[in-house]
Amino acid sequence: MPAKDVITAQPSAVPESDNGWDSLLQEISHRPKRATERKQDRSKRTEQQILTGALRVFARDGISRSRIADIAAEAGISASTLYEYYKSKEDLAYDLPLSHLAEFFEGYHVAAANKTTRERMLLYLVMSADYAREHAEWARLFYLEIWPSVFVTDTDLRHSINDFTRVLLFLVNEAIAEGWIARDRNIHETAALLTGGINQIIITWLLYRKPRNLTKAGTEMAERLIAVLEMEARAAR
Amino acid sequence: MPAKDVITAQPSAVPESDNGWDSLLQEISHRPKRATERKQDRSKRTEQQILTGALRVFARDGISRSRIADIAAEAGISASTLYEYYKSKEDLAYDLPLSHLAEFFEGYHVAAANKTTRERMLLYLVMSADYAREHAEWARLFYLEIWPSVFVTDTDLRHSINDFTRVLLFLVNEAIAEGWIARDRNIHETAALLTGGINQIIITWLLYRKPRNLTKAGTEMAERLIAVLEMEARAAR
DNA sequence: AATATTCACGAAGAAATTTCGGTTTGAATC
DNA sequence: GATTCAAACCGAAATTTCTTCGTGAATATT
Repeated sequence: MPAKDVITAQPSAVPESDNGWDSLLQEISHRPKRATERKQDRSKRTEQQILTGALRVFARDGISRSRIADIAAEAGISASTLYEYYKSKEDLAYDLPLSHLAEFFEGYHVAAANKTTRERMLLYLVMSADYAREHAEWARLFYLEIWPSVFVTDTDLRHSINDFTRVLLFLVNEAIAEGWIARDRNIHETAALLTGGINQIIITWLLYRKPRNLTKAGTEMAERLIAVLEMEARAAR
Repeated sequence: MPAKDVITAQPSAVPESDNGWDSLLQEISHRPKRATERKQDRSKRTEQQILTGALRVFARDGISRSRIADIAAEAGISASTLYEYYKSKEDLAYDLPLSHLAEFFEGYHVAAANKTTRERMLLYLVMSADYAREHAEWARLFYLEIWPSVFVTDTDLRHSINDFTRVLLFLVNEAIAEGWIARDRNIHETAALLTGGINQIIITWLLYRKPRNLTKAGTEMAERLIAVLEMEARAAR
């Protein structure tokens, strides 16, 4: 196992120039949310009511079983009015996760400032699990229906989903440069290991409410994942 | 980190009595497939045609977008006839994966005979990925639509899905007894790590056809996962 | 206050699922 | 091989849900 220039490694230093980090997070958390801009105040309220109602109904019944009529009722409007806002049920379902995702990335960007790469990676995984716990309805929709959907293509949403991996890939690359993740392993595989591990915990919690304490379980898994990658790197030297 | 009786560990021995292994696999691969038993030969053929047609249509359009009429046409029958076999579209969608799952478990049971626990675990992960590659339509339906579905509850299918984890848990317990997985880690967490890692690879392949060679990627990931667990165990000694 | 624009809704239309009654087909029995 | 009966099948109608459209009400603008 070759280890050419581990000499330049700086395991626990805060990246100086943040080469690309801020611009990446910037780009990701400012993806266009919605093209349409509502004119009247009433309308903005309605828009919000639709989003809230839809989230509840979708999370409860699943996208496929949810009825437009139910969502409209929940939002306190008529079914036909909903079509002034979204051109179809699917359109609504796929738009819903976006605002939350942006919020997550923004929160993460702030929380990750002035941290080492390792801390950032840990925080990313932990915050993912914790955000799912705090926004269980959203998480149910996102992790169980949207993420795996083959049909979310060429949209802002697919970009946002890919962003999740992009951040992780960035951190993996940094970690390799710093020398605490083995460079002889495929970076996508490493990212898949991290994403897979944490998502599995989240999904199991969403489906069965087990383990009870998602935050604790997520933290444990995150720490374990990173520890394991560090071991690999040490072994590869 | 305590390591009480690692003395009795037998890292690479074939389990003698197979305490529970065979009966577990036996049970899992013989879950009741269908309650209804068709009387006529013609009917059995039709049943098969429905399953084949449905798989193709579901994999292409997704459950929600698929139309009964299309499936019926694909199967060469009228839409109303389909209701003699399944009481709804959902019912059909959720019944589809069962036969394949049983087939997978049977194949695995045979392939895993006379192997060490470590080999069995590796084989399980590798075969999962490979089965998905060989049965891509089925895998698309299973991993992207059925598995994450909250609504598969209290059915044979939910049992079968849980079986996937049960096998893994069994192997993890064996490995702990043999001493090559750390006993101070939560077994469910360890299973989640394994499942999550391999599933992430499969899902990414299903969504993006990347990495190109799923068998190779699955094998690499499986080997890495197990190697990493072994490292953990060594470190815990 | 008059006017224009945005927003909301009920009713009608469209599309898909599901049920029903009657006909055809297959297999067992004589 | 004819008879009989249940199983399998289908077309048409009913039902459910999604979506469009025309019109009127609410809001903002002048």
